[in-house]
Amino acid sequence: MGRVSDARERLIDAANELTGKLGYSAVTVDAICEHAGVKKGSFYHYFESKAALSKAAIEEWWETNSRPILDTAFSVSNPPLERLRLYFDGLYQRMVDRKLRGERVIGCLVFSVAMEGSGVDREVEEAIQRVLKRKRHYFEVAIRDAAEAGQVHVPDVEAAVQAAYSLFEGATARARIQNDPEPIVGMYEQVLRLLGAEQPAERKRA
Amino acid sequence: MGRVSDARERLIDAANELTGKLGYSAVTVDAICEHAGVKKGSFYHYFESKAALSKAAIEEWWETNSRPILDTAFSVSNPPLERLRLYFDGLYQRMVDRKLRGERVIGCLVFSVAMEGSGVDREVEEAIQRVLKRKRHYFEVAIRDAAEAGQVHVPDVEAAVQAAYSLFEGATARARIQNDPEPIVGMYEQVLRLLGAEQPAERKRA
DNA sequence: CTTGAATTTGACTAAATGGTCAACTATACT
DNA sequence: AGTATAGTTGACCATTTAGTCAAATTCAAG
Repeated sequence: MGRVSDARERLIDAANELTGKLGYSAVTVDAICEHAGVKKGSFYHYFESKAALSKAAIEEWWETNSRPILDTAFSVSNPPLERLRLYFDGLYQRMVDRKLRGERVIGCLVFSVAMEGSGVDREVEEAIQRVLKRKRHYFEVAIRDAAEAGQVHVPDVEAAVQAAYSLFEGATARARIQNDPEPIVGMYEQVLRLLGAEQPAERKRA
Repeated sequence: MGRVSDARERLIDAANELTGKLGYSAVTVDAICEHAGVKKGSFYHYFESKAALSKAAIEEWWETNSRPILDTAFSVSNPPLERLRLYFDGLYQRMVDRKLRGERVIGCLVFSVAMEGSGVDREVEEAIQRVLKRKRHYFEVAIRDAAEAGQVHVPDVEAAVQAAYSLFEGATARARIQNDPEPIVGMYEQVLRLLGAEQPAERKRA
């Protein structure tokens, strides 16, 4: 009973949009409310604190944004290394779209917030760490699958996984900082070399 | 004439210490003053705004921290690839030291602040971009030198430089996020593979 | 068309924020 | 020793901040 409302979702969307642009600490409850077209009284009807909203926003972002994209690209239906290529391509495309639309290149929301370190509340920090671990897991599975298929030639697969993931996050972070997708281009080929995998459009070794 | 004081330096040090821990936006003028043992009136005697202090702090950090470390490791007296190894080793050592001392693993101050994006004032942002460009330049020179010495075997040296730098920043960022130097270990060997350089302690190919 | 729970509102607070200022103090230099 | 100059202080200000609340409104369901 009672009326229904999408204010909660609007608040979450606003929080993610503003946090993407400005970072966690720089975003105020007032700004979120204004952006969502919601009065502050309503904010505290839905969330007991700014931290609670942020935690919900991160979880929502994971479930409805990040996770579906990862699930699609990293589907076990795709060949292991192809999963990486699909994911990188999609990321690049989304960045280019944002740029063309005149918006800021965001990179990975949770990675950026995680970088603010002890500046974020503990509950938010925990949600972030969980999401980041889950994200890295996609890389691990794909690369391990590639290794089992004999497509990876490195002395230490685990070390290569870590490096590939670092390279990916580093390039994404740099794209955010420079507000330009450029660090993402060619990332797939670089990861292939890191994994000791065959280059696709290269002559086979004599 | 008049008296002398190191309050300015204390403020800069405090700013860098707190910003490293909490990020840019989460650090307040009051906190900086308290940490530096300086009254707010004095703060504004030395700096006309929080942004001005931050800009000065970043430049100071570059000149007295980052740059000397880079100049030492990346000295042209060292063999090109050895420069990278020295730099990574030093970074790792400093992170371990901090951890043992019970302090937070910081990563790269300016990279973290840069990640906060539009949340920082324009003058600070510009100082950051300048520093970051200079830092990347050390990588470029070292890897180009290695390429000229025939130690790099990749189709596109520039792309490899970018990837090596992304890998480095990504690993450093992850170390900060996890508050643990672990992502740094083995980074040198991974960069070598990225560059198509010979592994040091590996059997030569049959 | 009533009812009552869900939602909305705006005015409110206390604390924190960045910043100002005039008076005060110490001291390096002559 | 005298004094100009650099440095210090604490009180003060306007604004912004997160968070509160009781009253008003809406509307799904009986």
